[in-house]
Amino acid sequence: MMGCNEQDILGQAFQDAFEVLQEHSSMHQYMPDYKNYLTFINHHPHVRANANMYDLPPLDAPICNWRDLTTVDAELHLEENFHHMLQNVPEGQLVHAVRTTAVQQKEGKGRKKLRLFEYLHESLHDPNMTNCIQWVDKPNGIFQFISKNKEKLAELWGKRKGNRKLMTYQKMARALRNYGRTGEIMKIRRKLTYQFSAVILQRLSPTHFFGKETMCYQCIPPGPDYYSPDNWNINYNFMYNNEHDQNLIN
DNA sequence: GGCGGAGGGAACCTCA
DNA sequence: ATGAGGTTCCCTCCGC
Repeated sequence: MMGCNEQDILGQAFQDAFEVLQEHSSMHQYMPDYKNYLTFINHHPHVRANANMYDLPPLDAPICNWRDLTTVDAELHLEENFHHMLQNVPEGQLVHAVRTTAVQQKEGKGRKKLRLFEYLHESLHDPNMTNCIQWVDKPNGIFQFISKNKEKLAELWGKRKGNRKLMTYQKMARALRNYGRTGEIMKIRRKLTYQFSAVILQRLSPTHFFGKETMCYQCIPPGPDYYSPDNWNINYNFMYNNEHDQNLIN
């Protein structure tokens, strides 16, 4: 059996995700009365039985952060109907529902704090933030701050973190430059433009929660060369060439 | 020269 | 106490 915390956290994530599903009328036929994920779990013992296969934490260990939560979520793809349902949900809504829960959980006591790249990714899926931050090349994780409102985004980030002082774009950009060292986010040679690493992008994508890609990722973690400069050069060259082409078009 | 953006060193803070 | 993940301050460089 799962630990109580796992049930609570995963249950809440499910509930939120399901509320999104309920808004999607086509989903009703599949799960008309899904009020508690435990019902689902109880009727699908094979999902629980496969916990070790995906390198899950010990069953009695509490889920402490959102990465663990996503790991547990990864089991769900075993349920084909559920998987298909989720694929029909608009990405932004699903991301928001599941992530909001994860964020709420992890911002509580004993949870990891929201990280900047998570916040940025969240903002990129928030229709209200399109005047602050936008995708440039979504499949490749390239995004850009809007010059006019970048300070507003930074300010909101600072408030979200509960900083003492006002967060500015300059300070936020400093944090982003630190991501460059870890390879989580790289600066693109273009004004106010950055790129999520493939790993981060995959981790933050909805398919990481429920898709088959999740299985591959969980079973075969990326090697150290995943972060290698060579890899970044490939990405960068791809992007840069695209950008060059784009400029030629414009 | 002014300005906005970028890059980075260093000290500091908060939290798990 | 320690390390991670920023935060804050400050300075320099660069291109427009």
